[in-house]
Amino acid sequence: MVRSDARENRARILAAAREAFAEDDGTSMNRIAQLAGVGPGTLYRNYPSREALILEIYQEEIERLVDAVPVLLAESSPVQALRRWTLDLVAGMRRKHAFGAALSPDTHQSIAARSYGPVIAAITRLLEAGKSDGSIRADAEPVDFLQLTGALWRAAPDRAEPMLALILDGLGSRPSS
Amino acid sequence: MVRSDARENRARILAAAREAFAEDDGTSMNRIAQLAGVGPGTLYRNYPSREALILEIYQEEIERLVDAVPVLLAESSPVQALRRWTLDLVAGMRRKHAFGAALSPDTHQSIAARSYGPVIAAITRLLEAGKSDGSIRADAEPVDFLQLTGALWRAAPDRAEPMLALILDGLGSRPSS
DNA sequence: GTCGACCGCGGAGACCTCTCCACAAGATAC
DNA sequence: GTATCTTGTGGAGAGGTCTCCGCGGTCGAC
Repeated sequence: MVRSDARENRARILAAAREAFAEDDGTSMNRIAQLAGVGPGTLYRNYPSREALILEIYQEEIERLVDAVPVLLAESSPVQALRRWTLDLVAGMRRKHAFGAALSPDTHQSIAARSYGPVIAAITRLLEAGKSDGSIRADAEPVDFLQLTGALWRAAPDRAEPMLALILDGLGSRPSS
Repeated sequence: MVRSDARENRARILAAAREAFAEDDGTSMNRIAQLAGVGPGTLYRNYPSREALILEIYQEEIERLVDAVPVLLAESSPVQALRRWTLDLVAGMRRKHAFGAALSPDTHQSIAARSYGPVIAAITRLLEAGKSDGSIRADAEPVDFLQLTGALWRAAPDRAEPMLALILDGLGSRPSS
């Protein structure tokens, strides 16, 4: 049985976090706990790390992104779709810096199943589309691609597009070594 | 005039930091200050951030890397040289995690002139070699390449090589969009 | 030597992340 | 309604980063 006050607390934390992150992307966990009127212990029991909390908050953003895939694939060639999708993802990461950080480093395997999984699935679908019409090399790996995406996000804004172009060219050519 | 005790302190800090980082890559700044027998204030006045300190420590590593460039270029084709050099860099970053972190994110422009500059110069030289014999596209940007390198470092060890291969293929192909 | 002027010191302290556990407050059984 | 069991609480605290500033040690002038 889930205790009723527990569920309530969780909701309050989420609300507080949403508000806090909206006005300052770098809010401290402390502050969120305080805003939510709970102790740090409670905050951390619900979300064992800052990333976990952030990913929960940006869940909708992720769903939006994932849902866009079929549309893009219907409208453009696989490579174009991948380009547009990736630029969208990077823009999202950039808009909310915390989101980029959470989706990038080592968060992976462990916590992020709910967000990381779908994102990888989306990339997989895009890559598959390209593989089956031959416009993307067969050995392309979704996880690698996401990792490279992290570099785009970290780079200066005006470099994201050229860097992505380079990566896409790399994905297009047949393996050389 | 530089006060004598100041210079001495700086030396002690560096020695302590080298030792501390050697035995634990994640040592706290606190601990280093303590080891060096100075207050945190002094530590931070000399090295305004953790990255600054790390870059100072791994200066030799960087020099080694930079010096290897001409040798590699003499031995192999530009693309091969670039591949070997980059794998070496990534290995270094991985060996000393802190080093990778310091060379990657936003540290750039500001602090890292002494380390960042030479690394970019090395990459520039490698890319130029490839551009002049036509094996690397003319619009390749050293800074972009270093950024992508960060992704290699963050990725799982066994993915670095395939990812690099993909990037190199991208660098080889002529711009498509 | 002696004496200011001033540079650099280092610790106190503000604020952070994250853990641990004595205790309080729901849920359940009767 | 009461007793009991269980789940979750929240704050104290360990350890971190980084800043600020009163005070003491150094250096150049004499």
